[in-house]
Amino acid sequence: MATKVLMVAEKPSIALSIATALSGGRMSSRRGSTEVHEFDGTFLGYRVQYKVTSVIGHVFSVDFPPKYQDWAATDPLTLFEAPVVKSESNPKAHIRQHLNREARGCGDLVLWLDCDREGENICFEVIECTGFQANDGRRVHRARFSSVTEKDITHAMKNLVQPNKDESLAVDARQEIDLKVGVAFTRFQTTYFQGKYGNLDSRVISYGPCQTPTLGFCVQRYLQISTFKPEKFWVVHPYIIKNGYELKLDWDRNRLFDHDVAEMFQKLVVDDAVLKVTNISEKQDSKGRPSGLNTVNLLKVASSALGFGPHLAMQLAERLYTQGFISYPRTESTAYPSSFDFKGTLGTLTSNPVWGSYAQTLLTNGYHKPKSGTDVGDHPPITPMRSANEDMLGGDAWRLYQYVCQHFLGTLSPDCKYVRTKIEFSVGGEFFNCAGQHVTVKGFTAIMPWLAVTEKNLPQFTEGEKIQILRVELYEGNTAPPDYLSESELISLMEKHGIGTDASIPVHINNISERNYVKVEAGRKLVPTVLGVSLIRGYQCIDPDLCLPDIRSFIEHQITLVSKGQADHSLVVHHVLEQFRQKFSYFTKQIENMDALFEAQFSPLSDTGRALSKCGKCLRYMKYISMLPSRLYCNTCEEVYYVPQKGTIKLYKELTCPLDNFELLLFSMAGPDGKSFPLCPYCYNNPPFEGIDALFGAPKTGGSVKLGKGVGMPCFLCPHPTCRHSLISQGVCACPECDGTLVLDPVSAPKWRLYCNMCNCLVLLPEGAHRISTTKERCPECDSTIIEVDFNKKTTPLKDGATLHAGCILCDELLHSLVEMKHGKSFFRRGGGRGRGRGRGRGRGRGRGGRKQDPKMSFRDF
DNA sequence: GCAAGGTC
Repeated sequence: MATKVLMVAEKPSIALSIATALSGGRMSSRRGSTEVHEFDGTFLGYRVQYKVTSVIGHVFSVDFPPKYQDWAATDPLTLFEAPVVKSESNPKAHIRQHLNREARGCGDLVLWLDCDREGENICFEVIECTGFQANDGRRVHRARFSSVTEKDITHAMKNLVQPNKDESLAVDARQEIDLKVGVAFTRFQTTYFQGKYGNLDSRVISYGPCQTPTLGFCVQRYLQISTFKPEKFWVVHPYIIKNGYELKLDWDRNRLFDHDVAEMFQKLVVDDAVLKVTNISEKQDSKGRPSGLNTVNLLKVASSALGFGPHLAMQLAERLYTQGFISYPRTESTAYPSSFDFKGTLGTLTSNPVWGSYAQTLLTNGYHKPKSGTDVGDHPPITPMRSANEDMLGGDAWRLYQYVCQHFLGTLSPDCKYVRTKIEFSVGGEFFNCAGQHVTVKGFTAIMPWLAVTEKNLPQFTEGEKIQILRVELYEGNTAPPDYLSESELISLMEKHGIGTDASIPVHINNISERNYVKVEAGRKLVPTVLGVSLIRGYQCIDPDLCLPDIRSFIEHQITLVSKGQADHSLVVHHVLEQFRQKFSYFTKQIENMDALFEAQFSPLSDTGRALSKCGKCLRYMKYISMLPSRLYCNTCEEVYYVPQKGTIKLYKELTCPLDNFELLLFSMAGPDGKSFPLCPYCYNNPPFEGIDALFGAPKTGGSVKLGKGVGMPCFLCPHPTCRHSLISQGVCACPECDGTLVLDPVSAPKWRLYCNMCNCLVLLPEGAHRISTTKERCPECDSTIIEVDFNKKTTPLKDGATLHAGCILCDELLHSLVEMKHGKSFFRRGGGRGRGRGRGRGRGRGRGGRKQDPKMSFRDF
């Protein structure tokens, strides 16, 4: 029996290319979570059956365990030491199951993930899914390839290696560091500032080692502009007439900042009045053709020339790629692989109505060898793959495609050559010049006309020639601040400082814009908002490291030690996190310095919103802040209560929550037929039971509780009718022990229990209980309220039907009657407290302590 | 609700 070999690529398209190359196109394909291609061949000298499939990027992503997901109950400082768990990034795709299934019966696994750190990490994700790591005789191989060409693929197959665990561990390290640092700072800032201000205009005040330095660049430029003080300067410009043309000459001193001195020079020139040509020089110059197009350059041109933001540009590029018009759009490389088929690609472009003839000329007259560029070994530069016209692609995609084609043709065209002429003059002891340029070879600028060298012709001069000056201008100008940072400049800065990757740069820029830290204005300039500026200025005065680009390079540098096997993964993670933990601790201690900036810009919650409902603690009205995130604020207790987002909220029948006396609210989801649900603002933020999200209004005493499908009120969190939370019944009883209010805890259904809001006791109801209610009777022994329990006729054999059993849980005598009838033991059992005190007024994000170390120290290498 | 990185 032929053994089976499973090969796994990073994405379906690469799996297809590999299978096609190795089978010569003779394979069968079937659908799975991702497509599987099968064919027969030889592997290490044996006849085998190949199966080629793929993941879709990372299989897993890292997060905190559920225990740490509750913002209010988790001190962000503890996140630095918290465990992290990996779970499937996209559970619906069932990649893990898919790989596990396909790996069955395979003796060899060949990993065809991209050859970078992330790819190496995905290798080990795949190994885990397939269960190949065990020493069971099955072998794991790593294919190393720099392009998905037949040549590279067959070469990689003949030179299989082992996956590199160190590189993968470096990625694990980065994931854990990014998660812990980002989430800790984000939660702290968000709760702190949203608990104080009502008009921050951002649902979450996020922090991240990539997004924050990205914002830092924008704010840095903003601060340069806002602190800029214009200065006056003066320039002497003599004018002459030569061959009928008026010429303005440039001053060798460029400009002077002293008016009197500049005026003195002007006078010297005016007094002399005759210019002498001192030198004429001609220089051949050239402008180099571009090298291959990578993602970052595509994004820069898209933003600056086409007006597309990086996010849109990538969406368009993605579509062009999946439709087969261009090659893979996420690449760092600007060098074409040696095997690149230039003739073939030029050939496909010759049919194009716009640049077909240009491509044809390159084919006929011979194209130029492209500039070397850099080969990062990921994917080839972005090139056209198929000819297209505007009708096929539609406006925006067409413009992007057009650029990809023009750039490609540009890389195969000659350099642009031109001659620069410089004429130098002297007059009154001062020196002036004028320069002209004349293009001799248009080269690539013929197909990329926006890069053309502008022609500037000069009249003929001869050395030693004397010319009468027409007039001498003393130009007065003002120094001007730089403009706001353009998106294209920002991309360059991010690339230069190693912030983000070709795929994530658009995401970071999109993030700071969605969080309302910057606004994109005309010409795709990024103008920071008051919020963005306050944040960065805040970091700058507490700990500038937090918003400097070095924070990313520091992390990168540390994990590179892991990837090279020079340092232990867990020691490095611990070392880096410890430094960030100290920084976090110091930041929380110093937050008032940042807050001083916020105070000057934003309105306190007490000044925001309208009175809506009463607080259960102070019984005064709380304010409803409709701006996202919508919440209630109690001015007296200085507490914030979040409410569900994206809907309207109003008072609910002036009922109060039996647990905490907060007035109940009616939340209506957005949309014409949005459902409405009552909720208690306190319970929503402080769930009274584990696993239960909120409780609903009911009469306080004397009511009855119907179990099961009673007078159900749906849960606002999950309005689905089958949700068990929807079984929450209307009605509560008095607690037999203390006369507090008993509330039904639906989570325990079908074994219902009651919970008392006063004495924290739990009352377990007997199995089969159908309805309970309080009676007006008091227990003769202990004076507690007597509860009546109805049993469902189907589950109780009692002949008398419902309402047969009454008992006091405190009094053995009466309980006994129940015990004997049902189980021979007590139905009512006091559960006692739940161990999680119902402490009111737990502050959100306040009182976090810190250590005394100075976090402003620069990061220490491992 | 939170990071950054893959990919669709």
